[in-house]
Amino acid sequence: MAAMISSRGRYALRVMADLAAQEPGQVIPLKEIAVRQGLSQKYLESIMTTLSKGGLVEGQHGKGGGYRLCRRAEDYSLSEILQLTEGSLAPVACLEAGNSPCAHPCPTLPVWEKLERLVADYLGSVSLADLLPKG
Amino acid sequence: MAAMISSRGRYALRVMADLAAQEPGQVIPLKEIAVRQGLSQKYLESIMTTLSKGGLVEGQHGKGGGYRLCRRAEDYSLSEILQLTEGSLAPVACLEAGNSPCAHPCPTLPVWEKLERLVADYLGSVSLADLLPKG
DNA sequence: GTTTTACCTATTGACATAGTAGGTAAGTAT
DNA sequence: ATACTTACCTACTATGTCAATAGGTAAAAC
Repeated sequence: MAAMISSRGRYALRVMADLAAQEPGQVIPLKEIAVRQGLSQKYLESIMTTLSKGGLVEGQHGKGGGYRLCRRAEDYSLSEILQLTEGSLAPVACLEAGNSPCAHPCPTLPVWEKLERLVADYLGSVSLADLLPKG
Repeated sequence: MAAMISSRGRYALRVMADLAAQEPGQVIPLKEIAVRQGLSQKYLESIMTTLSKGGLVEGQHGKGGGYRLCRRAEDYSLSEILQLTEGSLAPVACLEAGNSPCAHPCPTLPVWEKLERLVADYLGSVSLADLLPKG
């Protein structure tokens, strides 16, 4: 039941896709995105902080301010967006950064490593632009 | 941070692999497995119940009893073991059985569906026998 | 009939998630 | 200058899941 990708990551993707659908370079207030996507603005704020600190979006204060992408939509992979917002895409805890590796001759380790690579490769091959309508 | 595979699933794999390493057909008391694997016997019990009800292992009561596999190790895929013990391998909540699907024109849905297939295919291609030493 | 084992029903503590609440700081418009 | 708008920051809370414990009952062997 522990879904691999939580709401946090899915929301991040939706926000990024929403930004990608706007006029390039234009800043969009979060309020507008929250309404359009039907998500809590307050909760989105914490996600935007992560995206901003991670260098994926750029925030602009004050009236007329908002957020905008830093690159073209094609140049974002879903992998990096999710990795940043989820913290890790490791399929098991023992592969997460900072966690102690499990007992040494672990017969399942190669399976998890391969699975992790598989997922990372796929999500790395899909770009934000692929999420856009008629894209 | 939400690891795809929890301890429950990883333990299940270890128990199954432990059983697969024994003489075929022989019943092994859970206590022995718990000691060998360094896991809590009580916690393993709840996992064994799932495996037993799911028809993956067979329990035998009383002295000299224990658990044994129902098939050859090659005939178990990691996918079915994990699916049973984890409840689901869906990467996102909206793909889990019984959950309401998300808003209809969801641009990310195809990504999750493909990811789910990818994971299921890989874990379906690895058998319990592949986890055994020198196998 | 005692022992050994699987099996069943709670309960608990720790932690993560999703979301809320109420602010401060920065920048724009008037 | 001041008011307003927006990003950004800190803290809190409710809920749920996970991992594990506790204490039993039922079946089978000896």
